Amino acid sequence: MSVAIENFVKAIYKNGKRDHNDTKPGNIAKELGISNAAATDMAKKLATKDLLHYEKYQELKLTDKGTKMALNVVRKHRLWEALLFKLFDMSLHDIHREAELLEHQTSDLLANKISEYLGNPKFDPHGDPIPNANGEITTVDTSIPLSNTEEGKTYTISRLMSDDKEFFDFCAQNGLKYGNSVLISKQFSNNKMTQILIHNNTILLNQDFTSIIYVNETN
Amino acid sequence: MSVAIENFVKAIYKNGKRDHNDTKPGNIAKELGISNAAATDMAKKLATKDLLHYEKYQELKLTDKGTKMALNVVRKHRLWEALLFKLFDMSLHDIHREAELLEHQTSDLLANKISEYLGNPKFDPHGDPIPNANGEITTVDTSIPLSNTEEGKTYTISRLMSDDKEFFDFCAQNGLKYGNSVLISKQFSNNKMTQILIHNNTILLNQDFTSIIYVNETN
DNA sequence: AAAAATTTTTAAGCTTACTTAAAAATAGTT
DNA sequence: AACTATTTTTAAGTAAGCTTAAAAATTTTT
Repeated sequence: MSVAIENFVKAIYKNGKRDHNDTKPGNIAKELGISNAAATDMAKKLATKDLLHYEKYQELKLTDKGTKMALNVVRKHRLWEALLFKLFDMSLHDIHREAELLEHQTSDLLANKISEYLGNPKFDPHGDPIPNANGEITTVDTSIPLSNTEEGKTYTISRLMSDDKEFFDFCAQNGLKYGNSVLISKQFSNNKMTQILIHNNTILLNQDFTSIIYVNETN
Repeated sequence: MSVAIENFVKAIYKNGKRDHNDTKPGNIAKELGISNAAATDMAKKLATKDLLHYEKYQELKLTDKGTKMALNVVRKHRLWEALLFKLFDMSLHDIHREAELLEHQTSDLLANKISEYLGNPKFDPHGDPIPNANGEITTVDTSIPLSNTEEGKTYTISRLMSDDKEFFDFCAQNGLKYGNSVLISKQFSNNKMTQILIHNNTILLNQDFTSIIYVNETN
C-alpha cells in the first residue's frame, strides 16, 4: 500500500476522532493538502480495496481493515516520536515532521523493536496513546481540553494535540509540556479565554490553544 | 528529489566504485530491478538536472552535484545502519533493508543528530565508511579482499560488502564479523578457494565470498 | 572481417496520484 | 420555499516512473 493511501486512511481516522467528525472528502482533502476531486477519486478507489465505505455525498467511514491500517501507521508515527524524543535534542515539531515520513517506511518488525527498546510505552511525547502491535489502544482517556476545566483546580497536562510549529514553540517557551502541572487561575465565562498559572508564570490562553491542550484532574 | 532519483545516482556511485566499473544503463537497471529502457530514460532526465553526464552508448558519469547527492544518501543509509545496529538486536541484512527505505526520508538535521548521538562514527556495521556532512569520506581504505591475502598471515575483517541475506546468515553463523580476526590457513593457487581459521573453526570459502569480505593485515 | 549476440535506444502505452474546470447535489440563508 | 453559497462529483488532462516491443548500435564470437 502506498504512502498516499496510508496518509488517506490516517487522515480519516484522525478526523473521525475530532469533535466535528467531518470525514467528507473536502475535509480530508484539506488535511492532506490535495484537491477535493483527488480526495473523491481516492475514496472511490479505497472503497474497492475494502478500506472504507463510500456513498456519494456522505461521510467516509473506515472499514475494520481501514481502521487497522490507520492504527498501524499511527503506531509507527508515535513510536518514532517517542524514540527520537528520547535519543535526540529536537523540538517536538521537528520530531513530528520526521515521524511523518518515517512512519511509512517502517516494517512491523522494526516498529516492534522500537517499542521493545522503549519499554513498550503507552504514550508518545505529546501524550497521544500508542496503539499496540494489534492496533489496539488499551488506555482509557479521561483527559479534557483546558477550555472545559474549572477555575481554581489543578490539572496535569496529558496531551498536546497539534502539528503546528508555532504552537509547539509557544509551549516550549512556557513550560507547557506533557506531565506538567497547571492551575486554572481564571476561566472566563464564555470559555473563550483561560488564564493559567504554570511554573509561577501567569499565561492567558485563547480557545485556539485551550481546545488542543488536554489535561487530567490532579488527584 | 524523488526516491527514484536518489536510488539512481546511488546505484551509479556504487557501480562506479566496483571493479567492473560498468555504469552503463543496463547495469544500473539490473542494480535497481528496472528495465534498461527505464534506466536510459532516467539517465537522460538526470542529465538535464546536471546530476550526470549522458552520452549515447557511453558509461554514465556523475557530476559533482550527482556525486554529492549519492554520498548524502549513502551517509544516511550508513548512519541508520549504525544506529539500528547499536539499539536493536537485528540481523545485518534486516538492518540493511530498513536503512534502504529510511535513507530517503531523513532530513540532514536528523542525519546529523544520529551521527552526533553515535559519536560521529567513521564506519557502519559492515565496515563501510560513513561520509561526513559535507559528503566527504576522510578515511583511507587499505583493505583488500580475502581472495588476495597470503597464506599463513592473520588479518582483521574490515568490510562485508554485500546486501545478500544468505551471505549475512553465513557470516553470522561463522563469526565472520567486522573487527574479527582470521588466519589464512590455505590459499589455493588459482585463488578460487580460501581456507581460513576463525574462532578455532576451519572454513573453506569460495570466490563469491572471498571477493566481498575485505580485511586489513594485522600488525 | 562477418556473423551472431547483446545492449542501448526509441516509441508507444500503462498506473498512480495528482491538477483544473464545469456540472450536480447538498447545505445555508433570507 | 426559493435563492445563494458551498461542497461533491465528474471529466479531462498532466507528470513521474515504470512497462513491452522493436529498431539501432555496440560488443563478442568465430
